[in-house]
Amino acid sequence: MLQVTVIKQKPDWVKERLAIRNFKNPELVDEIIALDDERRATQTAFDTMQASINSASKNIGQYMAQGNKEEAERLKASIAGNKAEATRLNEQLATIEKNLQGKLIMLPNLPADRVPAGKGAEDNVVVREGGKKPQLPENALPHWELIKEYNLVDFETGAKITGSGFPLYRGNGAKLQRSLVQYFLDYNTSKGYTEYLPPFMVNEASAYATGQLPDKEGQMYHVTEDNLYLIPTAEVPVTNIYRDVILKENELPIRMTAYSPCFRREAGSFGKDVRGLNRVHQFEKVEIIQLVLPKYSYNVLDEMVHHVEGLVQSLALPYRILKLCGGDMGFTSALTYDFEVYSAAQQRWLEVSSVSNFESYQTNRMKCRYKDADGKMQLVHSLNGSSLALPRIMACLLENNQTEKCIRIPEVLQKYYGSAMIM
RNA sequence: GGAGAGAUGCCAGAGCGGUCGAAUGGGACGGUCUCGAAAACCGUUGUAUGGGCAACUGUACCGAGGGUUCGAAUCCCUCUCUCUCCGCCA
Repeated sequence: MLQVTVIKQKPDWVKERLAIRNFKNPELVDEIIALDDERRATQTAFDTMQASINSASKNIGQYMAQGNKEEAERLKASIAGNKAEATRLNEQLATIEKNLQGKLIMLPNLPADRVPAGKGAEDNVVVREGGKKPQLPENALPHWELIKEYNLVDFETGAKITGSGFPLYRGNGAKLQRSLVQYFLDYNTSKGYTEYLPPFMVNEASAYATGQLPDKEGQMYHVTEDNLYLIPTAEVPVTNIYRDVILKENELPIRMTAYSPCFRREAGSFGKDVRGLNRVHQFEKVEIIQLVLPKYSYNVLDEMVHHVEGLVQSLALPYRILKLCGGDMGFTSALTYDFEVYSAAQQRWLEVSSVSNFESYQTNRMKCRYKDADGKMQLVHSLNGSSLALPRIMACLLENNQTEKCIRIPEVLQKYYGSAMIM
């Protein structure tokens, strides 16, 4: 979340930035400032009261030690009123703080300077395109047909076992998934990311720290019996490794990668946009996460974009990179680049990665800090990106590489898949 | 799931109603010494928040939340987690 000091120093600028992402209650900013003033005043009053009680208690102790009972009793009686007042002030303080916290977490991150204003996907800016769109024959099939033809994914049985949107990969389809996961992880670790295999459920504190709560409450699967959430991305457990951690400056940057299944309720979507593997409730993804010094975070963001770009290029897929406009960015992000690959048979772009700089938004919630050269506590910056989300990559690979009698496997993947084609 | 033990600072580990933000040891950092290093010795080694330009100072924090008390790391209750044993189990 945003730091109160920043909000208080530049309230107009904060509102201006929030407007870039179409935030609809800028009055929250003023409410937060007022509440913080109230908090300070109450804190001061409480501290004073408590100090008087503490010093009286000390004196009572001394009187007791001296055997001066009457004086001790007299003092006790004299601070009874202070005690009641201190209790009242303390409760008031707790209420104010809770209130303040509640409002603070409703503020999204501020878009970076270079974020274009805009309402939705149509206002995103194409940064660059790469790769070559294939010329497919007239009778080219969309991936949901190819999947049937080559017996790679069985949606019906997945629906029988669990429900719609839970694909059952089988045979070469399952193997292709495994090859992709392994290739992606190898690619990431070869560039200095440390591999993790995190828990696939997280507690409330973790979901809150990375910003899924309270913003995306209904989009996560919630295991109510144990009050745990199925992760929507490995970002959540992996970033939380560093919750409540104070780092040394020389421990940064921290570079992590993890494979995980991702669970998303995505209530209310249906239609042709969600056919086949385009949108599902459970999918596989490999994620990269970095914790870095603030002064480097935008360089690191560029580096991560290039990292993901290299991965997409290695798969020989046509792609484009978008800079998201304010209205389309995630709640916690300051700047996001999306990667889309071109699915030739569907003739549409599919999002396969989202690379974001969260600046100190997540780390402020998480309390992940480092000590700078002057010994002052500073918030670390966090970033993450998909490298990559599997189902749409698979959809694109199948569609773009189909031939009359087989589906060709990209060269980099062949040693993982163990063959040059799916027959 | 059953029985027991525990949770204290970067780590280990004392403290079991007042003078404890917390002994002691280790580590880390700075210094003296040295050509340099080791050893030895000296010093430093919280977090949050309030007030103050600052020096400094108030308050809170000994797993979390409640309670008893003038006063709680210390006593009571609830929860969470860890460890040991048993059961179950990939």
